[in-house]
Amino acid sequence: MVTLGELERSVMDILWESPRVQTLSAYELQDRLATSAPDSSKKLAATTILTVLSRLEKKGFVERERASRPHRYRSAASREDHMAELMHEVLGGASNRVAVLERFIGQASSGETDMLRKLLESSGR
Amino acid sequence: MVTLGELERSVMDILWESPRVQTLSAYELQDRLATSAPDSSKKLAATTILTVLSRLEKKGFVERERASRPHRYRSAASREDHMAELMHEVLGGASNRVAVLERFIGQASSGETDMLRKLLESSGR
DNA sequence: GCCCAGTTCTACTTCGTGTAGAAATGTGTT
DNA sequence: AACACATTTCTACACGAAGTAGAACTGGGC
Repeated sequence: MVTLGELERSVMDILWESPRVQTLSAYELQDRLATSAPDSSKKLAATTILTVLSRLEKKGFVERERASRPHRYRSAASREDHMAELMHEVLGGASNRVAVLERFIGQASSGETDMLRKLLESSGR
Repeated sequence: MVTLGELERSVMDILWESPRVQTLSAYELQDRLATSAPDSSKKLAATTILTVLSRLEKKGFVERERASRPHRYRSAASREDHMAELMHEVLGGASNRVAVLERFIGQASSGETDMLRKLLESSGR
C-alpha cells in the first residue's frame, strides 16, 4: 500500500483543502505549512518542499504545472476520492468481501448505516 | 496508521488462516513460512520469527500464551475484523463521511452494492 | 550572453523492518 | 541443587523510506 510520511501528509492536507482549480506553488505551500504547523513559524527550506512535492508526484498524489515558472501543484484527487479508494483497496485485498462488509457494517455507527442506506437507495435505481 | 512490513504480513497471513483456537508456536510459523514462501525452502532463523512476533504483539496484532513453553501465538482479531477496522479507520479520519461514502459507493462494483444492500437490510431491523 | 529565481541532484539523518548472533532464562533430569 | 539445553530476550547491523537541506544545474528576462 502506498503510504505517506508526516510531512507528505501535511502537504497533502493543504492541497486537499484548496479547490483543485486553485493551484499552489512550493513557496505558498512553504508559508502555509509554517502557519499551520503545531510548533509554528519554523519555516522549512524551499528545497525541502520541492523534494517532498516531487516524491508526492511520483507517488501519484499531486499533479504539477510545469508551464508556469514557479511550478504550480494540485492534488491529483480529492481527499474524499482518495479515502474512498483506500477503503476499496482494503476491501479488494480480501478473498471474502462479504465477511469484511459484514464486519464493516457491524462496526458502523447508526449514523453511518443510515447514510449508506440512503446513498444505496439513490444510487441503485 | 499502524502498518505491516512484508515478513510481518506473511506471518499474519498464516495466523489469520489458522482458527484462532489453534495457536501456533514460532517454530511452526517458521516451517509454514518456509513452505509457503515464493522462493521456497529458505528457512529463516527462529530468532527472526521471534523478533517479528514480538513486534507484532507490541503492535497489537497477535496475542501470546506465555504459559506453554514454546510460547504459542494467535491473531488478536480475524483478518476480516482487521480489514473492516481498517476501513473504519480511514472513514473515521474524514471530516465529511457522507462525501467519502458517496465516493465509496460510486466506485463500488454492482456486486458490492448488492452485498451492502442485503447486509443493511438484515442488520437494520 | 549573463544573472538569478527556481528546479533538480546529491547527501546525510532518522526510523521502521528484516535478519540473526550473543546473552539471558526457565525447566526437566540426575 | 546444579546442569544442560530448548527457548526467549537483547543487541546489532543492513537497507529502504522519509525529513531535511546544500550544491549544482537550468530556463527566461535583460
